[in-house]
Amino acid sequence: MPLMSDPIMSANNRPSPLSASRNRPRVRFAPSPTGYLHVGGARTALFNWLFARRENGTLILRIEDTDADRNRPELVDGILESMRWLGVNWDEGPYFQSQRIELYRTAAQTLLSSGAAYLCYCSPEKYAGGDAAGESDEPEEKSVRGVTRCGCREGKPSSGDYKPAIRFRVPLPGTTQFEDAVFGPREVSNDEIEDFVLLRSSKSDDESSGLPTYQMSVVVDDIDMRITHVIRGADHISNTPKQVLLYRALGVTPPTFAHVPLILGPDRTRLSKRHGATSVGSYRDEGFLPEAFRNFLALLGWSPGGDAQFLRTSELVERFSLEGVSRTNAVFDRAKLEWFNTQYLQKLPIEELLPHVEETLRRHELWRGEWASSTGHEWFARTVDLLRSRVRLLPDFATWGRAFFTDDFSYDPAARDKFWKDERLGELLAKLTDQLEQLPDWNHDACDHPLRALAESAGVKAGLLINATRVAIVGQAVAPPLFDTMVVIGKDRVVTRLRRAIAALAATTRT
RNA sequence: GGCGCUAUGGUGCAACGGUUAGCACGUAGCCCUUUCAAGGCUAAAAUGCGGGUUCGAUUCCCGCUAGCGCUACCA
Repeated sequence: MPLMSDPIMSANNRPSPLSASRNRPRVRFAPSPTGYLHVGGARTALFNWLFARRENGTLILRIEDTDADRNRPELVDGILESMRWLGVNWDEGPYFQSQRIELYRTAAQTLLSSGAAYLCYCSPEKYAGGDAAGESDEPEEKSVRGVTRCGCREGKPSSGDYKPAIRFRVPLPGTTQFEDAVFGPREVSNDEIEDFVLLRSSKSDDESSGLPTYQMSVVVDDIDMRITHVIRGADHISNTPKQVLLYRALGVTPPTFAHVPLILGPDRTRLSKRHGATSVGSYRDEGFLPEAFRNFLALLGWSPGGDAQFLRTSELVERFSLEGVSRTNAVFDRAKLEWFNTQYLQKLPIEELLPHVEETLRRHELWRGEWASSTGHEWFARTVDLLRSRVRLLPDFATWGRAFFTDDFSYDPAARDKFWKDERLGELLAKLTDQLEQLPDWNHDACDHPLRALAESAGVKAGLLINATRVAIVGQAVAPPLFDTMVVIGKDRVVTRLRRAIAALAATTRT
């Protein structure tokens, strides 16, 4: 891995003489550990991943941790974990920019010697305030465009107690252009681009002294890592000309840029905490299936062209292309995400769904090892299959579906109130229980017939008994069709539960 | 303030000069029905505004408006 190679040298080696790597794109995802992985970042990661897989390329993971103040190293693991959950696996890295500082300093020195950059002695406050350079005797130049240039650019440094910053000398006059794979050709006049900082200044004791800024570290790293396509959020599009200038100053042809639109909250402002859950981890915790989340995310700002939208990951990979990326910001629609989840819950081959359910049950301490055995597995699969169309989120298997996996459940008061009203119920259920107990066979119809016959002879609607029995054996008003439920739960347990319910029923009618 | 980007139903997308403007989510209703889902059917709902170009504009151009982004020694 060409980790610490000289950026200039590796740049000059392009295009690679190795034919094997000639048409293999190299892309990267470069989060900064200032928070969890949010859905915007996840979508960017996903697009990079889809592109890399589709084009048979390489995805590199790079941690952009050059901001000493906001950087929180303990967050890195969470980001990696979220990416793994999402199924976005990377081929190289993670690299940490904080461990590559020398590379940026070297590049900055190169730019300094070539005259492409200069030392700036202005304090950040003065520069920003338009009072650039020196003790106010240096005239700042604030152009009509609102771009500040200080005297340092012309080699009129004033000394101070600052270690100078290194600024890029934007070539004037001139224009900078680049081609964006999504937004098309872009061009900006250089006099609109300020002389941005490459390496930070500092007071003598400042930790951030000599640390690179974003513009510097991305470009140097993207060159060093031989990135061919920069796929990132559209919030970076305005900064791209600066980076293009840097590439040129470093003697390197810029990569292809592809800016993808932003993800907004329902109020059309940038998605943030106040919109509720924005971290990938929170969706995992809520019980979304990663593939459903991926499918949903992929369609935010990208379309395969036609009306298709239920696309499994392999299909996303097959169809992904930068051409399909939209230019308009997209609103994150949770309702649609939930719909995708229910779709996957229902349509996934059962064997793919089972591991997720197993994990959920383990987390709720409902998992039993016997379900891993071949006979137990068959029952488990059947039960999950029965429940799946009614489940919205994974934890529903353990909460709403609890009675299917353990005898330790209670009656939902609302269900009881609704379906245990008739006074004859105790008597009827007792009869039913006796009949069920006598059944030689235990299957859907064997359960169905005696119940309906009993209802008819008692002159009540079958629904009355059906609903009451459902509450008796699963404690809920909402459950799969009764006779399927009875089959899955098994004769002995059904009988036991019915007897328990009859007792409960008697207790309630007494009071 | 400056610079830029964007603009199809409430939401995500399709239609890349000619369609009754399509699909999906959501919403409403109906069907199915044993609760709740699922499923099926139906309905309401969109080309921001104003100018051009063209035989013909959702589509191309200009202006306006709105939203968003950038304008940091944050990324």
